[in-house]
Amino acid sequence: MNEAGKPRTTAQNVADLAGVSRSAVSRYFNGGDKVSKAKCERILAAANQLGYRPNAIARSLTGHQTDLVAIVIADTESFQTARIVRELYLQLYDVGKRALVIPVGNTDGIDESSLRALDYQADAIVVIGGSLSRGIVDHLRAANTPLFLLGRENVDAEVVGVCCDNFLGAQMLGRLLVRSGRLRPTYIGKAINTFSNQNRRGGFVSEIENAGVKLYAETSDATTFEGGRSAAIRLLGMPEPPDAIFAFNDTMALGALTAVNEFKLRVPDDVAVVGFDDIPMAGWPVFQLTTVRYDIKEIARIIAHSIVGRTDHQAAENGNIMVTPELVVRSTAL
Amino acid sequence: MNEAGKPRTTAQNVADLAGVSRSAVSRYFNGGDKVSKAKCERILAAANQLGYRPNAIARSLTGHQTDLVAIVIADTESFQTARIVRELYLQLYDVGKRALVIPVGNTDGIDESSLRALDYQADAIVVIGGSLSRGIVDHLRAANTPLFLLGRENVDAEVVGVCCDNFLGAQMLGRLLVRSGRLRPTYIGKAINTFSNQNRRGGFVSEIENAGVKLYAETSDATTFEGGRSAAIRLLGMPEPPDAIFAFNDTMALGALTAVNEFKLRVPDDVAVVGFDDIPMAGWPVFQLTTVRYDIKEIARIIAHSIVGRTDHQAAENGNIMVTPELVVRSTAL
DNA sequence: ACGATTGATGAACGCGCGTTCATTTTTTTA
DNA sequence: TAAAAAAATGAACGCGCGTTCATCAATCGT
Repeated sequence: MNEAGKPRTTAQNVADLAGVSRSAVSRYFNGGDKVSKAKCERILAAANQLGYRPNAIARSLTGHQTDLVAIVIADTESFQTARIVRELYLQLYDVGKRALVIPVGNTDGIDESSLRALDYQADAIVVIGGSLSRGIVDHLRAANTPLFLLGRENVDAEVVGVCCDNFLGAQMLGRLLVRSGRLRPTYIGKAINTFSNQNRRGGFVSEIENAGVKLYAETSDATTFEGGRSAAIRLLGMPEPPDAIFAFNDTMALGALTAVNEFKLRVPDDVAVVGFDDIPMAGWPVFQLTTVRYDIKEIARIIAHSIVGRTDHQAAENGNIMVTPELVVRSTAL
Repeated sequence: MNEAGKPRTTAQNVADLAGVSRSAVSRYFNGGDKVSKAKCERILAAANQLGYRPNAIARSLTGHQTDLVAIVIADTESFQTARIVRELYLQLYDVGKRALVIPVGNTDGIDESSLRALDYQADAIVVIGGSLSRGIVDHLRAANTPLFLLGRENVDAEVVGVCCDNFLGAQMLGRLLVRSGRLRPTYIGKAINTFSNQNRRGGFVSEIENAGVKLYAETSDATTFEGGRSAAIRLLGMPEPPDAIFAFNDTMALGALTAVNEFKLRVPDDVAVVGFDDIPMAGWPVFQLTTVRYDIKEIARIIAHSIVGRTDHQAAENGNIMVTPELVVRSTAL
């Protein structure tokens, strides 16, 4: 964009105006040590007059620290992803890092997007909702760039997996349902069987089977409101409809809840509906969705602090960070 | 992060391995002109073996193009903001730019955040939901950095304002309401009277007054679901309640809709409810909110293309970009 | 009053890259 | 086959900065 543009004001300009060496200006902006009071004032005055700001790009060239953290987003559509991204860039900002957002395009895969992050010498890379191939992980390690996989357990000793305990959360929901006497619980999953889908389904099934109840039916669909709705319609259309539906996430659960209403079935009397994530809409009066919450702000905080080396949490003990979920009982399942 | 880390592989490493000069490597990665076939192959082989990727940071130092575009987010809470941010980083990615997300912190103001964007030599800055002080605008112009104000009209010849025609959209809603015979229309606004709030209220009032109907009452609150709900409760608690509610945005409108239901009033018979933005939830069966839509993907596309110089749209004709909104009639107002 | 210690100062280097420029090699033309 | 044009090549420079290092002035101790 700097086509015919005047160059930005540089430290040399400040030095010239203040009548000192560029070295002095540089020192002034890095602690001010070894610079006499008199010079400091003249430098400050000159810098203000010229509106000088150190060039972070040039600085990072020697400093080996860009203060950039790449956020590679595989699932850009998900509402929960958007929430997490927000928490991340907020927390990163607070620890002095800047978020470089890199979506996984249709053409580029997740590996390619991660490499683009490396091009900018990101201090760390956070991948949301996806995994990297072995080769890229090696590449990142060679470049000495910490890698966080959000929503995945670590598959590699070099990467830090960060997620909530999906298995446990799903168990909580399963227990709630069987305790209230549900005998035909069903599951609505993701179309592609990701790590989180496996664990949520797994925890749910394991818990209800412990109580002697078998998964009555299951189906999968897009992780959207419409996906959840149409999946629920399939389940509710069975000769003997289910008396409980656990959807992979809240967005799908709200869609399922809508389908239940369309079938003129009472919630939770005829059929209970539960989800996962506790997105804001789940708490809205019209829905009052029973779900599982995990602290996304805490997750973002752990990652941000871990990146700057402040590991006050016992983060990455075994290379993994696991957040404990919490059951949120509302009125769609008691 | 590169504490005890091996340095990343550089063009010099590739050159050494391939037995050519570093200049040749550089040329190879920039078009491959002026490099013989034989050398090309050896360079490619060496680069692959070492996993070399050009350092975008160093490249930008001379090239005067970082390919970074800063997105300064003033209102991080808004759902619509999150949607716009998503469209932006997607469109930016497609034109070869990377999104540097900079929230406006509690401590730092919007000016300070914008300056941080400048530190990274961003090719352009997009500010969402806020305005910059005169001094900063001058600063940006001096640095030759294009500035887009999303959701604002341009207050300055140097900045490009990008927004939907709030006034027109609100007029559409006003017309719809008076045509259906509403006589006590009300407005729920933002607590702080921003540009968009002025125009939405203004367009609405102007249209209904043209039809001989006065604004019956108005109040304001936080631009959240709860804010909309409590604001509506105040309006509905009047001795003679309103027969129509226009909320600043959909999130508030859905809160208002909830309040109306809590008052056991019928929608739209007793009271109509309309919003603005057409967020996904507005279309959900339980709500069926009548609202106004504008194409956020188109907005993002215009900005992205404008940044790379492909101004196929008549963007920035008078320095402004205005998108035409569209009435979406559902069941909360017919 | 004089050597020794401390503090301030600016020239010089390197970060990784794109690009210019003079030099060398290859190809083309007469 | 010799001369002219074209292509290829690597050394050198600059981008803006942090940092080292040798130099020089000021303060200290005795």
